[in-house]
Amino acid sequence: MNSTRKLIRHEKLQHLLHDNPFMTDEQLAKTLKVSVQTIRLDRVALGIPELRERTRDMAEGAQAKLRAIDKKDIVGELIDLELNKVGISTLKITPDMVLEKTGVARGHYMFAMADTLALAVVDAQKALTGVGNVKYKVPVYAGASLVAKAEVTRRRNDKYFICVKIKNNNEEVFRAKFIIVSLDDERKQEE
Amino acid sequence: MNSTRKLIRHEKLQHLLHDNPFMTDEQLAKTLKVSVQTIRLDRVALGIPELRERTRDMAEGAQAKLRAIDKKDIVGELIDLELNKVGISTLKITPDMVLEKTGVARGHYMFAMADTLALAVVDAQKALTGVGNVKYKVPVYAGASLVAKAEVTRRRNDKYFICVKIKNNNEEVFRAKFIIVSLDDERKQEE
DNA sequence: CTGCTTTTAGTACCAGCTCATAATATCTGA
DNA sequence: TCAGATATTATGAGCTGGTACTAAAAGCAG
Repeated sequence: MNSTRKLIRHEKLQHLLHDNPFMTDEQLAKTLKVSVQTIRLDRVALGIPELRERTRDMAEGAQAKLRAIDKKDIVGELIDLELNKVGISTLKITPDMVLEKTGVARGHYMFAMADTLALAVVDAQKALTGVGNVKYKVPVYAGASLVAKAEVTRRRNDKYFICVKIKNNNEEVFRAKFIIVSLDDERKQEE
Repeated sequence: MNSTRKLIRHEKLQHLLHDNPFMTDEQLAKTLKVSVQTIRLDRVALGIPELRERTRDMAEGAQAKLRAIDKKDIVGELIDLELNKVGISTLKITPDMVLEKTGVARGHYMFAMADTLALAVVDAQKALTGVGNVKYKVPVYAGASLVAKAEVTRRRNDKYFICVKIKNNNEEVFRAKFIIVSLDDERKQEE
C-alpha cells in the first residue's frame, strides 16, 4: 500500500501541530522527511490552515477565552433581581468545571454562583460575605444548567441573611445560607 | 508645534491597537489619515511590532495564560500533605481576584482554596464535598499571601470531617468546616 | 507495459511587512 | 524671509510563508 505511509504521515502531522502549532510547512517537511509540497497537500487534505491563520485563530480564540474568564467574574448570569428581596441567576456547567477524576462539577463553582448572587441582591455599594453554610445535595455533571435563587430572609441593620438554592432541572442540588455584611458608611438604612 | 500632531497620533495609534490589535498598517493609515510609511515610523518609534508578530505574541501569551488558568484549577499551591491527616497550601491574591467596588478578595477564592485542599487531604480516588460551613473573619486585599491548613478532625466510614483555616500573616482570615464524602467503591477502609 | 495514485518540482502571485534612500512638506528660529 | 531642522510621503528592493496552478517524476498494482 502506498497510501498507508500517507495516512501515517497525516497522523504524525496532526500530532506535530498539536504539540507545536507554530511550525512552518518547511519545518514540518524537514521533520517528516518529505517535500514542502507534500505537506501543503496534506494540510489541504486535512483542512489545516496555514501557520498565519492558525496563529491568528489562536490569538482571537484566546482573547475570547480570556474575556469569558473575565465574565466568569460574575459567576452565572443574572436574570432577575429585586434588590433586598430575591435574585435569580443561571450558570451552565462546562466540561472544564468538573473534576477529572469524577466528572463532577467542582464545588466552588456552585459556591461562587451562590455567593455572587447573594452579594448582588444586597443593595449596598460595598458588601462582604460574613459566614456561609453550604450543603451539596446532589452531584452536578457537565452540561447541567443551574438556576440559583437567592432570598433575603432577614435583615438586621447592616447584616443580611440570605438563603440561596440551586436547582438543576427542578432538582435541588445545592443550598446555602449566607450572612452578608453591608459596609455602606451610612446611606440607606430605610426601605 | 509640528510634533504635537505626531504625539496625538501616537496616542491614537496605541489606542486603536489596544482596541483592535489585528489592524494592518494600511488600515491604520486610512483611519489616521496619514501615509502607510508614517504609520511604520510611528510603530518603530513606539516599539510596536508588526501585525504578524503581535498576533503571534498574543497566541503564545494566551496559551501561557490558559495554562496558568488550568493550574488555577488547583486553587493554591500544595506545599505539604499528610493523607487523611493534614494539608497545607498557599495562594497569592492577585488584583484580578478582588471586587472592584471594595478591593476585597472575592469570597469564593478562599472557599475554593479551602475546598480544594480539603479534597486533597482525603485519600480517596473520588470524593465530594457534602456540606460546608464557612466564616470570613477579616477582609483580604490584593497582594495577600494566604496559607491554608486543613486538618481531618474526625472520620466515620466514608465521611471525613475537615477543618480548614486560612491565615494571612499569621492572622486568621477565614475558617471552614467541611464534610467530605468519599465515593471509593470499596478500597481502603483501613489505615 | 499501462494506468493509477502519490510525491516532488517549478512558476506566478499575494499580504504584510523591513530596510534603505530620497524627495517633499511643514514649521521654527534667527 | 530664508536656511535648516523636523516630519511626512514616496519608491523600490527583498523577505517570509504561504496559495494556486501546471507539470513532471516516482511507485505500485493489475
